[in-house]
Amino acid sequence: MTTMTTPGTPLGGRRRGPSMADVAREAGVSGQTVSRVANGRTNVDAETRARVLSAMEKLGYRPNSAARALRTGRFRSIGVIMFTLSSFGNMRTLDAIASAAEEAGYSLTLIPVPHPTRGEVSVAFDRLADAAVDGVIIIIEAHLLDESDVDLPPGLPVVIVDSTGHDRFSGVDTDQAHGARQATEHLLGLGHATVWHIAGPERSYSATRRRQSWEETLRAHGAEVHAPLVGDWSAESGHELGLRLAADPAVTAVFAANDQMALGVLRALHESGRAVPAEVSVVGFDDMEEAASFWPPLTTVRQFFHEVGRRSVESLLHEVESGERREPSLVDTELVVRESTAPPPGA
Amino acid sequence: MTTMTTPGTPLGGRRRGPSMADVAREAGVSGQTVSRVANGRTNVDAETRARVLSAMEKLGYRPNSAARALRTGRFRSIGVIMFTLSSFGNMRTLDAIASAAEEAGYSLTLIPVPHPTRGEVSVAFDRLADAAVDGVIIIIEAHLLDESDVDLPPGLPVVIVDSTGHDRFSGVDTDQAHGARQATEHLLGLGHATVWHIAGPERSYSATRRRQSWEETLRAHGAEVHAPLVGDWSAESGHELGLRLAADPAVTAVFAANDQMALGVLRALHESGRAVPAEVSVVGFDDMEEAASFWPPLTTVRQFFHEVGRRSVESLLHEVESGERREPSLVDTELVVRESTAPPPGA
DNA sequence: AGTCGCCATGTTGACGTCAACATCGCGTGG
DNA sequence: CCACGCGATGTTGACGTCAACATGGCGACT
Repeated sequence: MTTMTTPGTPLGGRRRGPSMADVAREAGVSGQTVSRVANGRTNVDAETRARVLSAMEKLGYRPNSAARALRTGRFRSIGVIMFTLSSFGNMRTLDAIASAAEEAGYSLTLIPVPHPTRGEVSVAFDRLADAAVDGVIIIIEAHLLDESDVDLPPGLPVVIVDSTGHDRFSGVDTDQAHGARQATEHLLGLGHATVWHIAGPERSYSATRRRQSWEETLRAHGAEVHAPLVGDWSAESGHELGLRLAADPAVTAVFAANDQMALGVLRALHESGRAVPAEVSVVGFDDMEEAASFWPPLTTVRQFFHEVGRRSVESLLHEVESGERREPSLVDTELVVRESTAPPPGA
Repeated sequence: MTTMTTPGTPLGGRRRGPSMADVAREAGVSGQTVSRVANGRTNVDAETRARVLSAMEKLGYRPNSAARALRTGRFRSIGVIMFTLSSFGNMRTLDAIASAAEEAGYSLTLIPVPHPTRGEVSVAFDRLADAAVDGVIIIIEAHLLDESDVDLPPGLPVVIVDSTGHDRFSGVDTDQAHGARQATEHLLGLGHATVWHIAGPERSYSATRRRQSWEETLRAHGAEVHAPLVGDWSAESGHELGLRLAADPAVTAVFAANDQMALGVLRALHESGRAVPAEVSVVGFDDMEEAASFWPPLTTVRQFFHEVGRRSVESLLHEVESGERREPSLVDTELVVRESTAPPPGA
């Protein structure tokens, strides 16, 4: 395998840019003064600063982040570990993380995990060890962390999103229980005798907490509890399960653990000729963009992904910079009532 | 502003890991030999290698990527510039880029652009200049590149995704024109006299090419061309525009430039009491996960985002490693026929 | 008037790695 | 029996930056 690289130039054909020394020479000052200007130190004479700045401009100087990182031990970068085929919610969270990181002057290093298996997660952590990050935000079900004998680089700050409280790390989570209660009570309040539930996969903590809270709410109101049907978050699974529910005339209210599955339920109900919301009411979870355009527009529990992302970065950077861990924090939810819910028939 | 940092330890409380020198001492060899083992060079005695390896293990040695990057001039990282609130398609592409990059041993640095304005894009490029990447993949409408006086670091390999051919860079794109033709001809082939179009925003090249191709196809078949309605990719805009179309009894076939807008059209049609597909047929573009669960399941043009991402990384790394630019490449599309299309009423 | 202290600036060295070159030992062929 | 070559390993220095310390000048206060 031959390359076109000349021995003297390590970069495949691309020469390195000018360094501090070049700028220093151009401006007639020492390298240290250039460093001070580049880092915005105050103890530089205004006139000198201007001269350095114009020298930088002229030469097109860019600080070398590798050298800086080597010297300071800081990378000014946050690692994010998440599943590859990520859900809509994760993407929104990632989005918010990106904005918050950028605002703080950090860049983002993505460390995808192709498959949510124990081994893959370990691999991701191995990659992480050699990655240039100051801290990590993990958006992965924490049970995988428990199972895998991952050893994160010791002392690396970690924040876990949307997972169970894990005593080794600090976390940020949506108040799943509250959201599920809002959904369930909305339906009960409309007059439905009880509420059926389509849950997310068992291994998901979010799914588990939504299911538990739904069940508790039902019991608290003395409503009958039917076994939840378990889907995999996909619209397709919601459709399958929805078909079963649609076949049972007793079903008048369904709470799906996310909007995608709710969409599948809606489709199943249409196919089975059961009117929504006249005969059956449906509530989702997430409030994805499209939910307002489902047919009928979906009543759902809104999550504030942006807030989750923002707080994650805040907690992480706090730990990176001060060494202190933040308390776990809970983000609220909000019920958004649209047109997929109504009182039960005959009410 | 006091920190807890001790003068001797640059990392806020977190000590650096062991270095090559430590491993070398432990294994009783020179640092260079450790380096050779770490980089998988062959000219190391098997027994020596084993000794070094176990010393690494024992000490928990991790190569310092900053030092390596400083020395070699390579970061083994790919930068991705994209809009913050990215579309479903971009996410899928990002996903594929992540997998491909990981496979090649590169990490991903995300450089989000909060708002698609000229200024913001420039800012992103500024950030990029000091970011530690070997090349960049840009997933942004290229017209912004033309407008903004961006100066990328000279010699930085760049690949542009889903945008017009830009002579300065190589690109990877989906064959938008072919996809739009497939959609239009499908509808025409069903017997519709013509096809109405809900286009994406004017500034989007993808939207423009889909619109042009739709128009050309119509003309090629001698069908009447009605002015396209222009949306903003959102389901909400599809709904608004769909309401107008629904009010016109002459409309029997609609081609929306993406699935979200198609979803809005579906809703508008339901609200207006026009049956799909009995009275009006609808085709989308993208084939997002949920499209199969719309009501009715949406006929749409599938894009292979994974392939787009894979090829982008391939082109970029080829340029990074060899210095040669790859030819632009086009990714195919596929028509997925579901239940939202049928012959026009009375056919 | 002398001393102290502060500000702007310069000098030195080390962060961890790896390329280039140097060295050493052993086997082979003349 | 010696020259030569090759493989394994060691030594040196430089990548670009910044912290720590050094220097030098000038004003303020005793």
